[in-house]
Amino acid sequence: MGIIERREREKEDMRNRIIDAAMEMFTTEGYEAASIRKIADKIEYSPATIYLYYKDKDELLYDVQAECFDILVQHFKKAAIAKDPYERLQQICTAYVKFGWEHPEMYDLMFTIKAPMNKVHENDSWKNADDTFGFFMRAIHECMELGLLRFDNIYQAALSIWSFGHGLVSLHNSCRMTIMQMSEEQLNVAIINANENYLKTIKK
Amino acid sequence: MGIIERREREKEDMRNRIIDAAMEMFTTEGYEAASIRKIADKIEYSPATIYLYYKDKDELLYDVQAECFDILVQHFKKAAIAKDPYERLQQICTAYVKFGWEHPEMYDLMFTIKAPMNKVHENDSWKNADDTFGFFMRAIHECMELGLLRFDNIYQAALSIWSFGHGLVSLHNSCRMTIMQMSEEQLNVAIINANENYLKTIKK
Amino acid sequence: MGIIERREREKEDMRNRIIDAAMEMFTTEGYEAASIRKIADKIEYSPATIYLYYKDKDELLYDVQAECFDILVQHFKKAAIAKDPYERLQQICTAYVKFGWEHPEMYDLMFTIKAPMNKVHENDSWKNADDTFGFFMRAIHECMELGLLRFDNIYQAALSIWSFGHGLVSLHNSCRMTIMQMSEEQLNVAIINANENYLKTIKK
Amino acid sequence: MGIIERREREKEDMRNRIIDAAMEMFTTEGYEAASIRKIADKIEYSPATIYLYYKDKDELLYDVQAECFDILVQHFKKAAIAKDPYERLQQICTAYVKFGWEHPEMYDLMFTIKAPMNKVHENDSWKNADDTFGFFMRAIHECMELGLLRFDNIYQAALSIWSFGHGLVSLHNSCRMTIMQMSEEQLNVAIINANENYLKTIKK
DNA sequence: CATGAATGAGAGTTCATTCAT
DNA sequence: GATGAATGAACTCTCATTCAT
Repeated sequence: MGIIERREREKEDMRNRIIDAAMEMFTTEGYEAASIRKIADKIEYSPATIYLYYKDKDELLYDVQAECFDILVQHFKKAAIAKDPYERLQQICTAYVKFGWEHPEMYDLMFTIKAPMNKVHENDSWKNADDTFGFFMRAIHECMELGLLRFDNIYQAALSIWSFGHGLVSLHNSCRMTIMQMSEEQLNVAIINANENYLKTIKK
Repeated sequence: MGIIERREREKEDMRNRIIDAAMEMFTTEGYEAASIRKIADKIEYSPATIYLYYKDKDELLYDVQAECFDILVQHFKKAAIAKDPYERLQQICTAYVKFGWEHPEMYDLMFTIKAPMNKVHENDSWKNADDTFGFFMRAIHECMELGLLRFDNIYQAALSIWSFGHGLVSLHNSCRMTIMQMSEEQLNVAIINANENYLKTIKK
Repeated sequence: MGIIERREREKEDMRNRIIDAAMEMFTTEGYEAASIRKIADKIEYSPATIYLYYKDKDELLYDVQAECFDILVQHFKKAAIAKDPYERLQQICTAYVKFGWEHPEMYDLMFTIKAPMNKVHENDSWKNADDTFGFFMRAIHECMELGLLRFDNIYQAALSIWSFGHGLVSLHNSCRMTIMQMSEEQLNVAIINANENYLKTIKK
Repeated sequence: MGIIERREREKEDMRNRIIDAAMEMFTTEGYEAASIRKIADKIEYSPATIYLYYKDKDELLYDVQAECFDILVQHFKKAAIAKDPYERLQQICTAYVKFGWEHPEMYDLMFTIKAPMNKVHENDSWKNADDTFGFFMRAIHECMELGLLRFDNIYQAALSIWSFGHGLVSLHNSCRMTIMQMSEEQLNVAIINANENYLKTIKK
């Protein structure tokens, strides 16, 4: 039994090392640079070894994504300290936008790139996002229970609030806001304003 | 004169053929499949020929993107028929979301993928989007003049409305809404609702 | 008759423009960059036009080489001002080494690259070099007539002196003198010394 | 241990096969023909395989150059059998010129083409040439110690003697000696004479 | 005279992945 | 469990040259 457990632990360790290397690749050199070979090089294993732990690149990406969600949910928890549920929701949303702005590569992997979602199609469930999404949902739920939001149900609320935040981050990170002809500084302000303003708008 | 014009026309024709081939590649096989070679194959020309019309892949992508925007703005014009500015804005937003939903590959090229924006970085101006964005802005402007929207200025309004719509489309198309555990049908309804609801929310 | 002459002149003008463009390409961006297309671009003609004046790239290179020799012989004439034949020879040799050092791209085209010599193989005569070589030979001839050099005949002398100078320039420009572990400054001195010393050595 | 050694050997074998193929390409079809693809074809491997052994073309060229130097130094050793240092130097120089004449493609790779020197620029040291150059230097050193040469220091001597030999070979191989209007036979004689004569000239 | 249009051939390089050992 | 070796399939892009007009 001890042996099996140790084996399991070692296997987990190795997976973590792979994930960490992949993550570092992502965040420092960008998504494009994250080839299996380079990740393997970084941890000084052979590319073939990675395939002992992941059947293909998509599966690896999926686990890296999991790590990203862990980080995001921690940001949420750190930020969401207010007692008032509505304020807490505000804090979460602000943390979300800030995270997306500050970690564009991670954000892409979590919310834009298609590859890591292939695994989800097979399983029909996106485990990676469960905790983070759950945290977000609970915050909304509490607001709704106190009748603080102008929504009919919490899914409608979640869908809307998330979309708004994601829209801000995504358009910004993909440089589409160039069309607005603003400086980065102005954009920064505008986005924060938009976010704050939106949350006020949906308040009952 | 006739000769020059004909030449001009033929050149334009060729560019169109290239763009069409590239577009078809995109929409049928996805962004990844759109290599210069395959596009050239499709129109039965050599890859080198493409480089007579486009100095590199980014420039081609940029022109394909232009085509996409032409299509979108036409959708806008077809949809925005109401006399009331606010209603017209509603029609535009609905058209936007519908377009994004129905043409995910085009949508990606326009609003997600980074490559075609390289040309924008050089020029510091995103010509492709000007008309479409202008159309959108005018609609908002008219609403604002009549004091129909709860925004301080039109840029704040545009940023917000666009982000909301983009968030909906983008999260849906990138399969991130799986987390909601809804069927496609339910999602469809929820998104339409969210959109309508949002527009009501921002109405003064 | 006037017409034919004018045509001839115009043709010559065009060739000169081509040559000048090619030369500029060479000397500013290096041999690699000198493609027919880029040369054509520079004078704002089509690549096909160049083929009206030159049957292939080698022929063009040959004419560019001619231009280089014109320049070199002018350097010779400017340098070779001493009355004493031996001193004059010294001046020529020094000018040669200096020219090679200062215009490595031209020098390569004249004395290293094989392409422009293909035309010579056909004709069995290297017209381009005639004047320059003639100038060099006359200087040697005058020395030999006065019995100033330790050689049996002028060809032997020319072969030797030229080889020595070319060796210095060629090894330097192709970075082979790295093996000497000297700084550029030291090398400069060493090469000048070697050259001077050699010329003293062959003096009777 | 045996396994590791065998692996090491096999790896070495493979590198040798690649080098040999590259070398053959050079010597039979010229420098231009030596593309990674063709080399791979020749040994019936995929181009990608080459990149397992060499990170880029320059590195491969560098190793091929090493092989060439191995051959040259062997020629030196075979030739330099005289007891008298000066005679030995003569033998080396003659061997050098003969080698250059008989293996023009190898010679180019060693002393003319720029590509393989890129690696040298990175490292600031031209390992390939060390042995050969060292052999040459020792011969000069021994001459100098006995006061046999008319040079102030051995670097000046090496620079000069090498340049002279290189000039002869290089001008000949690049067909520049056409200007002399001699037959190959005559040239052969003239070059040998020039070489012998030069060595006499520098003798004290 | 000049060229616009086109191309075949080819370059170096990278990738995800497999499999015998 | 780990890997060394290998690869097929791509990729973008450049070149000298031709030919109908």
